[in-house]
Amino acid sequence: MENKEIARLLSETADLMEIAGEDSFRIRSYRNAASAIDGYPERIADILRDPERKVTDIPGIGKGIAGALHELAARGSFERRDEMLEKFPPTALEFLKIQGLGPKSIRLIWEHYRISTIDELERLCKEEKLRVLPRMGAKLEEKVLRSIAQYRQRTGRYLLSYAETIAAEAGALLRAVGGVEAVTPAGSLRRGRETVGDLDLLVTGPDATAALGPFAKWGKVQEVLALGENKVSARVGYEGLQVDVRTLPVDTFGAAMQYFTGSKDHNVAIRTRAVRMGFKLSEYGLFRADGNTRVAGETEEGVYHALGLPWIPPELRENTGEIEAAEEGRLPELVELEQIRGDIHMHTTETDGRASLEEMAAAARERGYQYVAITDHSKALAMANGLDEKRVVEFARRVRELNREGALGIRVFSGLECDILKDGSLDLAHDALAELDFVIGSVHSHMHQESAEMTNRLLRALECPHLRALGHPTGRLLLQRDAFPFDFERVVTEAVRRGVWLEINASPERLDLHGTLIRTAKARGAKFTIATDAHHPKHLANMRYGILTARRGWLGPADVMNTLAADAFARAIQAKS
DNA sequence: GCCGTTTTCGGCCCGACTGTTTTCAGTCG
Repeated sequence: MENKEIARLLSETADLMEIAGEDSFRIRSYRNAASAIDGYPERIADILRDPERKVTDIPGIGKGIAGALHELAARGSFERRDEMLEKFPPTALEFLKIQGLGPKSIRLIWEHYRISTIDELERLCKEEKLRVLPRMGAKLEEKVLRSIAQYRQRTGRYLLSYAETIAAEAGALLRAVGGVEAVTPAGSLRRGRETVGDLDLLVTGPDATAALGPFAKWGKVQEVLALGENKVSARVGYEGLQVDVRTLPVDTFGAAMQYFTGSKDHNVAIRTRAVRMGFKLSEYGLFRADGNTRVAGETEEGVYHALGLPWIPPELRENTGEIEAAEEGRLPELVELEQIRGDIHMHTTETDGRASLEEMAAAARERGYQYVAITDHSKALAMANGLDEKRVVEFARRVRELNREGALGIRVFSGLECDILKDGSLDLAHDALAELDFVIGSVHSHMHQESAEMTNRLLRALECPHLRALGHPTGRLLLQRDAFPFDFERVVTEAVRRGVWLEINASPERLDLHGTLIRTAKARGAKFTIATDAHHPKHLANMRYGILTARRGWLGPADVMNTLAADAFARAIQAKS
């Protein structure tokens, strides 16, 4: 069993324990253990098997959870989990995803009505049966109905990072089969969309077909939907992501890549163009409309060139002007991962990060960065042990010292992710902020404000002379929480006027701003940062998702401030209007 | 259930809002 799966089972059990109303500290222990295991560099299963090692050496894992882990390894479950599953159906966990319902309410509803599906929950609300229960009323019924509608919209899509992991695992499996040369993901994954509906893998090689059988028998496959000569379709993993594996002859690879990469809208426009030019385009190639002579198809470039266009980067293929731009030779130069010189949003154990400043700096140096900005939380995030003024001043002094000593081998900027409070003021006093090199302002609370109120709140935050960037500007959490509403263009205009940059948060759960908004902001002259918001050294690798997102927003290196070399970046953060 | 120690128990994060109450439990971040 992989660490991720173990972590999932532990945190699921914690959820059920919450519904059961168990001791909150015990529940927290399960969650802590889940998160420790999720982030652990070694396989827990290997440590359990090794008589020389003890899982209790891992912080957060004691005797109790060690027992559960051994049970898990032996039989795939553990006593407390079984006990919980006897009390509540596993579908009760789904109710936790409905905003407005917490563990207490779910327990009450379960004990009263014994319902276990979202459909039944919806019916209860419509029949006004929730309001009979203590502390529940009409407003709650309305809220739950709204949340159910939102929840339904979200199911069936997966985070880009998750799809990427599955693609990598499936790719390794397929490539191990003799006769397979290349496995290439197409579809929305290749376009870098923040969520993915299903996964298309294209397989080429002298005996690519040989890969289909082994894939269908893969341990992660839940259900084979179709297995033919050239294609296998299956639901993969616990979440049931649909994966389509297609084998292709090498000479049609380019046309197939073009076809299966999409987007649908882009393809429709490209095919229309082909027809206008006297061609016919399919996944098998570009053909002359009169005979069946093939003009292109081996490579994507060939297909685009034959249509009088330069190759169009997949991230742009949404039919939002990229074909016109290609035709007129004004496709943008897009930013690349290698151009990023530093990561400038990350947390440490001072607040809710999992590694020290030194460890984060070392990890950044290993990635080849010239600098980092350490940006822990401010005091309003009490649950994260956010920094107050005193700790901020101390931290800034410590960073100055570290840089003077040069012992870290990388330049460190002292930063802060400062909460933007309800009224738009910043969480810490100006004189403390003035000590820092780089202040990001972020909204973490009161996200349900009316649009006008939120707009004013952000505009007021921008007035702070020490604010340098807006962190995750829309507050969305992919598949979980929508962006909070505000007048984006007004805020961007003001940010540009005041020299405040907009963050492209590269965390795969956020990817905020997203492509469309980035383009809007760029058109108004905005400057951007791409940063991972890392809470663990391994999160620094998420930078690539930020790059994909920036590229979907048509950004070039000149738009992204942390493509600047260390000295230039240092000047840029000082040079605020 | 974990952890640390003034070490085998006691502490573990908490403020604000909402809707439902009429003094506060539940949810959220």
